[in-house]
This record gives sequence, structure tokens and C-alpha cells, in this order.
Amino acid sequence: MNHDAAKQLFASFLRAGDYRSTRERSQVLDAVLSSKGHFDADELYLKMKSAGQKVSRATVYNTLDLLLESGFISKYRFAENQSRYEKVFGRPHHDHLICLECGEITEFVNDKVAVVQSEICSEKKFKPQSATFQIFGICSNCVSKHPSG
Amino acid sequence: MNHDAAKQLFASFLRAGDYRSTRERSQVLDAVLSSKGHFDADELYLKMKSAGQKVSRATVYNTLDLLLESGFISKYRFAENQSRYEKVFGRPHHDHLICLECGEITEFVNDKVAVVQSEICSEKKFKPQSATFQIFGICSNCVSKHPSG
DNA sequence: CTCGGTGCAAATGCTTTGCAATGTC
DNA sequence: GACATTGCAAAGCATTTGCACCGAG
Repeated sequence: MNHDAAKQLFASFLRAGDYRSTRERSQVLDAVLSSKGHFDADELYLKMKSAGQKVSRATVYNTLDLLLESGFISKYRFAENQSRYEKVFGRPHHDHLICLECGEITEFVNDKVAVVQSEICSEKKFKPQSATFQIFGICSNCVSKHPSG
Repeated sequence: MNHDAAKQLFASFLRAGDYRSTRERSQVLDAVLSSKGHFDADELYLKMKSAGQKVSRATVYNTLDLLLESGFISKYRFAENQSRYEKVFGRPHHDHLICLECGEITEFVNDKVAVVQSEICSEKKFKPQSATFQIFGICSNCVSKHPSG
């Protein structure tokens, strides 16, 4: 999905929900679409500021909620006190390996995760909306840095 | 594992790490051992207070870190701004279904999760320490409450 | 006696909120 | 023009920190 298509889709979402189209919302969407990997609310805010745009943190948070609701982004909570987001469009579902030493977050895709998920949900009569599989540990880089290696 | 065995084990952990044994740490451990399900730091603090014990939040947080480090408890971050803990001892590994409507957290055990995890880790040369598989959605109770049903 | 641990209250950092000003519909 | 949205600064929370006092080793 390209920028223009995404922008149109977001516009329809706004219309459908009786939300207004504002320049700020459009700019937040742009910033998200041009993002790579994970980001937090403040990074996005700072990025927009340094691009000379006029937004407030409040609006960034507000719009991130809208983008979450419309499925444009997903929200994660790794080990920290802060939420991280990433763009969803054009990307397959994936999960994360979080290195406890360097903090690096690596993505992985494994079809069996979805299989296990649907097995569990049908067993528990649970209607899934989203899921996250997080593995915390030491990444290959950090493992090889250890003296014992 | 019973209370006494756990207390002895925690005492050895403290000794091994050159940490001191204090009444507060022992009381936090007791409170944790007598807990059922998930709890957050403040709930534990309030529980101890209402039991007439003299602790501070700072000590509760400090001791929870120690209990985490020693593997007595595990720490989760569901969707909220707050960490939740649960006792580990005597319990098999399990994961969680989080209901977005009523907030209920249901545990599930599925062996395939561990299988998938080790497959991913060996593939990525990642050394796992802990993992959490969280499925967000609507629980069976809430699904059946909906008018459409 | 020494130095780690505790309690308090203040500080921090992320996120939300109240309210007047602004801009969309 | 009505009323949702914005921006700011202040408030809210969970958590951490600084420091004087306390107590385990």
C-alpha cells in the first residue's frame, strides 16, 4: 500500500466515524507512513517538530489512537514504561525478539504462531483481535560478545 | 513448593547476592506467596498495609525486583500503564488471553508455544530467557452478552 | 561500627486532561 | 455558526530517586 492509498483510506475512516480531517492528522499519518520499524509517541512528535511542522504532543497521542483504531498501526508494550508503535500496512504479521542486553528488537515471522493461536481461541471460545508473542533474551550479537564464547 | 521452602530459597538467594535479610523483604515475600493470580505493586503494598505491616512503596518495588531476579515471580505488561506480577513457583508456564471488554485475564497452557519458541530461537541464534504470548480480544462471557448473539 | 536498606516526599517520565482559541463542516 | 480539534500547561499515574535514619552483619 502506497502513501496516497493509505491517505484516502484514512480519510474514509475519518468520515465514517464523524471525525474531522485536519492538517495535523494528515501530517501525523505522513510521519507514520514514512517511519521504519518501531517508534514511540515522542519520537514521532520530535520528528514532526524537526521537520518544521506545528503539532502538539496531545494531538500526536490523539491521532495515534485513531490510527490504532483504524488498524493503520499496532501498539506494543515491551519491557519499558512506554508504548511503542509500528505501521501495519503492507507488512505481514510478525512477532518480536527483545534483547535484554542491547535493547535491539528483532522481528520474526512464523506461521505456527497463528496456528497455535487459533487452536487456543477455539478451545477457549475467545474471539481474538490481536496478539503478540514476545521473546526476551540475549541476541546473537550480544551472545558472541561474551567472554565465555 | 510450600511457604517455608520458598522462604529458605529466597534467603539463600539473598545471601548469595550479598543482600541483607530484612523483615520487610520477608513480609513482601509472604504477601507474594499468599497471592492468587496477577497483582500489581500497589495492590501488594495496600494488602500489606491493611494487614497492619509497615512498608513503603519504595521497598515493595525494590523487593519485587529482587523476586523477579531470583525467579520467584514474573512480570507482565498487558495493555496498561502498569506492570503486573504473578508468582511462578509451583506453576507451569502459561500464557494469557486478555479481554478488551471486561479486562479479565485468562491463562492457557499449550505445549506448542514452547516448541515454536525454540524453533524461532535456534533459527535466529537467540538465547531466550522468558517469553510471553498475549492474545487480546473478547472473552466467551462478553461475546455471549452481545445482542447479535 | 559499617554500610546496605528503609521510608518519606519529591522528582521523573509517559500520557491524559481542562480550557480557551481555532478551523472544519 | 456550531462544535470538534488543537495547543498549551497543568494534572495524573506508576515508578524511581535523594537523603536522613535505622538496623543487619
